[in-house]
Amino acid sequence: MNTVFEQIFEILFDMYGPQGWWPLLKKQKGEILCAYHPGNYDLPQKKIQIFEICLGAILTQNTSWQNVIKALINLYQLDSLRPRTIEKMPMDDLGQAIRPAGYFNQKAKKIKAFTAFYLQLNGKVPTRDQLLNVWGIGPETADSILLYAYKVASFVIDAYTRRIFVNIGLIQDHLKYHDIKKQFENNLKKDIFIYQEYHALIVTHAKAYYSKKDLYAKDPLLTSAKVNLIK
DNA sequence: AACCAGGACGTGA
DNA sequence: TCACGTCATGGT
Repeated sequence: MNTVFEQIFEILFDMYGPQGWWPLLKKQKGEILCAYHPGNYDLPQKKIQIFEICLGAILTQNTSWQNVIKALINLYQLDSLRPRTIEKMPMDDLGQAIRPAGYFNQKAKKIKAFTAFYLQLNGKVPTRDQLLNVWGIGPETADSILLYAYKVASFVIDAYTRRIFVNIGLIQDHLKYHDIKKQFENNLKKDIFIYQEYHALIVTHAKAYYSKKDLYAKDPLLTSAKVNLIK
């Protein structure tokens, strides 16, 4: 028997299809753009893409992805989407480059701190605790880095996840990050494909039904036969 | 013109 | 532990 969490995954996957996370910069006809890669689970390929995902995870903290893209492209244009360059980049320059992503003073510090940590890793896969000990990396950013940059099955919880699953009555509002994370992980197969797509699907679904309060009640998950059956 | 974005940290109680 | 203020740009 499938768990409710598995059933909701299938409903969302049927609704939206593969999401192709984490989006990566790519050159196309001399233009730099940021693209999803639905159905391709072999990314990131290069070490530089791992680093790019880590910076994106920091830059997108409480910030729309469109603003993050501008910051990433700025860094790329400056040939600064690389750890060695960022390491010796003046804080002011770094801050100006990532300015469109907001909180640019804090995020410049966070990126500096992460870059030092990343270089010291020397290519090894970081543990979750190691990531959490880096200034500026909290639980969601750590899990995003693990799941999308390093393909470690660590489920990502964000504000959307809480909003959706409280609304459909599957989690209580007072639960903290770790508790919600365990709810998902205890009810899902430990599978990179599922973890990656599930979080991405949650974000896509939330953008459609949870941007404004008056939309919450129109979430199709509320009227889904399968969900109501289990509840 | 408020309100919110794929959060995290510092502070005081 | 926990609620609350702060950080900041850009789109709706």
